[in-house]
Amino acid sequence: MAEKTKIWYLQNFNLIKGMDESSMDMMDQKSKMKKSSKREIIYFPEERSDNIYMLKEGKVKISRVSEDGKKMTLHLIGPGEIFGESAILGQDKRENIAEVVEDAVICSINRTMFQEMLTNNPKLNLSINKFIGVRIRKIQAHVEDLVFKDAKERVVAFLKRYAKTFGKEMIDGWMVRPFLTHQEIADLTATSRQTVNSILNDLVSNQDIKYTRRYFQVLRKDWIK
Amino acid sequence: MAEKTKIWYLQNFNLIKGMDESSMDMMDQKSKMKKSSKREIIYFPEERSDNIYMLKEGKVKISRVSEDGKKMTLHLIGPGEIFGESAILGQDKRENIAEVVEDAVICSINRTMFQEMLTNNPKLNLSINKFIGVRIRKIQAHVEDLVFKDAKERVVAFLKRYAKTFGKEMIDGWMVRPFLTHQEIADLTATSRQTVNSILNDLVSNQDIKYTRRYFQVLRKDWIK
DNA sequence: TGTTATATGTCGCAGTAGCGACAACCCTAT
DNA sequence: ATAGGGTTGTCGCTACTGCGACATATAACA
Repeated sequence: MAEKTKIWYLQNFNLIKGMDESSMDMMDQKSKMKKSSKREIIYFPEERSDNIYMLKEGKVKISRVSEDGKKMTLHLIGPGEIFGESAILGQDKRENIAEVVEDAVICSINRTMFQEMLTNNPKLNLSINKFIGVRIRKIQAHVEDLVFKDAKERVVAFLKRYAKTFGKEMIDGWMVRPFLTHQEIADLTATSRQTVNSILNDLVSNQDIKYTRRYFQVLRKDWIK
Repeated sequence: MAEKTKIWYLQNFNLIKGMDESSMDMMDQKSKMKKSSKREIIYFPEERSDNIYMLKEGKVKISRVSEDGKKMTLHLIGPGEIFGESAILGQDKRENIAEVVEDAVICSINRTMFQEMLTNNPKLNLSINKFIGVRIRKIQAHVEDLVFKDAKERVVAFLKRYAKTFGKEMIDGWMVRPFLTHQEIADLTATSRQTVNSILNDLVSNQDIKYTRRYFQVLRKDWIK
């Protein structure tokens, strides 16, 4: 891929804004860009945390499996976001699974390299801290949802976030494509497939949303606060 | 308080190990030490995140209240731990409540000051990142517990952690004092007071633990894995 | 186009745990 | 010592929701 294109991509990351030119060059030289298609696994639990990743296109799912095989999805990562940041947080081994759920373009940087850049780049450090702060707040919000909200509230809150984060805004609502399966939503909201199904259909008959396997649409702006 | 004592305290924090002498001096000069007694609030939600705190003695509870008044405790902070770290993670306002639950000695450092020290001190930065990593893993473990474990498993897991973290090891188990109220345990494990009560009494009749309002005792080493 | 796998829709049962109610108890303060 | 607030112990009801089962629909692929 042409260098020019790669740099353009890199500049889209807020993180990068704080960098000086030399780090920028280094980042450009040292990061590797790769296309990955659906279902590809970027890392597994127990694997060494050698890289930190930046997602340029597509979606990546960060999840975790319990001892008895139950699944839970922690985040859905979209374009412009970083993942695998545990590598720079003193964690030697992965605890989560990162799986591509929509064909992706991913840029990876070696942990040590990134560490070095951090050391020489106080501003980059600030940006990273901010990013980590956001990540922590998201996880805490997740805890809060699990404790305070019931199944329906959790699913609805997720759908709203999903539409706002990944959707295109339209005159009378939002449109996201493609949509997720009910099972995927269940894993994201700690509910069951059947519960998600019935909630979705409630929302449809209430004229709040509309969906097929290909798209998800929010029909009313006021539904999302 | 004598400077000597203060430094001794400060050196107990892993964080501080990575610091050079000048930062150490700065830290010593710029941090403020204060005694706080039970029920005192260190910060409220919506307050500006101006400081980062180090707990030297006592216990501090980090919690959050939902719109409809339900309480949830996020962490119990013990001696040697840092809290209020959102100040350096780009969060302007507090989202949690920090409340002293056992008479405490707390050291506070101004956010900007700390930021500056971070900038001049790559090693300190590394330590901070490690600490943040641990914090993230704890929150994620919290999520995992909520999703995968039922009420009893959550309470039991909490009690084990509580004994190991805050207790004195003994020939045949652990001893912690003082103990928490059932309501406090309920808030920590996202269960109800009554459920905690019945679980505790199950454990007592099973000879796993023993407790009064003053202490909590684990009777068998093999109970904690 | 037919075959197969995966996803969705629907029912009903059963278990977990929250919650109100109330009695008994303990600890502190005056 | 005694009153009173907070804490613990216990019961029973009820709601939420997970889960198995099975029918139907849709997509994928040969």
